[in-house]
Order: sequence, then structure tokens, then C-alpha cells
Amino acid sequence: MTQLTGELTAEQQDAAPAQIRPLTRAALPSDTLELARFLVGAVLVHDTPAGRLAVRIVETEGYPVGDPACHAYRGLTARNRSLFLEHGHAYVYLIYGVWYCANVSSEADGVGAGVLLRAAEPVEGAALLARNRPGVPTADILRGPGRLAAAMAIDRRCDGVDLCAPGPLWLGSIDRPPAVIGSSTRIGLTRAADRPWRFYERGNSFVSGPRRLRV
DNA sequence: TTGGCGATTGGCT
DNA sequence: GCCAATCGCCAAT
Repeated sequence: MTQLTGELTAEQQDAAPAQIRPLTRAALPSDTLELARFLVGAVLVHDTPAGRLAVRIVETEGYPVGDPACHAYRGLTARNRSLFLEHGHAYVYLIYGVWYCANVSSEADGVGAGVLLRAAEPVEGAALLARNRPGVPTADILRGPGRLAAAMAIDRRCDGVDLCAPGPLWLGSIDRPPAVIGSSTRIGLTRAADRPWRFYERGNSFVSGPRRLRV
């Protein structure tokens, strides 16, 4: 992406007490599992007409090249083409006809792989996040990939977006002490369910899954 | 052209 | 804990 090292816009100064800085593509690992680990603690920002939604990612899953559970495993198709974009692009798909899931493409241009964003905690726009999920307890609003995408107002229109370029949806970083990152098998899979490619911040209450997979 | 199925969630037993 | 909801993709007919 273009470096955004200049002054923050007035809008960003007003809305960014957490000092979110855009992540450059060069800062992102271009290896799927390295990126999956790297993204725990990173920030996802969606600037919408209603205001800024910003969350700190606390749980991810890697779906690397050669993984039978990866949507790109069987090659390029109409649905999964965003997985083949250079690392740092959004891949958004509909699951069970109900929920969207947000991923980050994770390898070189033309290589299909990605990182699923499974859970996050609010950084900015908590009221807006809540408004996107009426009736859902705050503690659960970003817990789980379908919930995360819904609260962040991420849908099909976000598919293919460059998360390392200026625009409404982007990846950033904030100053925060390094998290202790745990790993486990991935959740909800029917294939390749034994690979330890889920990464999460240990003890964080926003992490999804059964209790034994959160400690 | 069709039908099986999925990286989930929420409601009900 | 079990299961329905609900859509689009894609492999197979």
C-alpha cells in the first residue's frame, strides 16, 4: 500500500484515541501460518458512513496451501478467487446461507490460502458494533467468525478489498503489550481437523470456542 | 440443470 | 446437547 505516514486526518484524530496505524503490506508476513499468528493483536478497521468500527483481533485460523480444509484447495473458482490475491486482501464468503466469514489472503499473488478471523474485542465504535447485532450481549458480539463479520458490517461487498490500501476496510496496529498466544486445532472442520492452526490470545474473554480451547 | 453441503449461530429440549 | 435455518457454490448428472 501507499505509506500513510503523514499526518492523521482530522477525522482520524477525532475518532482514533487508540492511535491506530495502518499496516503496510510489507509488515505482513506472506506465509499463512505466520500471518495467522501475526494477526492476533492486530486491528481491523471499517470506516462506515455511521462511523468507525475498530476491533482488536484475538483469534484466527490459518488455512495454508495444501490444506484440504482450505477453500482454495481444489483450485481457483468464482467464489475463492480473493484467496489468490496477494497477501493482505479480504476474502469474504457466505456460510450456511446465513453468516459471512472474513478472511485475509495470505500468500503471494496467484497462490490460494488465507487466514480466518474468528474473534475480536472492541477498540472503537462499541455502540455501532452493538447496533449491528441488536439483542446480542456485548461479551458475545465479536465472538465467532459469523458474529465478527456481522458486527463489523462486513459482507460480500468487502470481498477482494485490499486491506493494506487506503479505503473503508483496513488492517492496523495499536500500542499494546504483546499477547501470550496459544494454539490449538481448528474449530468446526470436517476435514483436516487435527492441524493445530488456530491461534488466540490466551485467557482473553472474547475468544470463541469451548473453554478448553481458550486457556 | 440440479442437489448436496458447508471454516455457524441461536433457540429449544 | 441437538437441530433447523438459508444461500450460493460447484461437482456431477
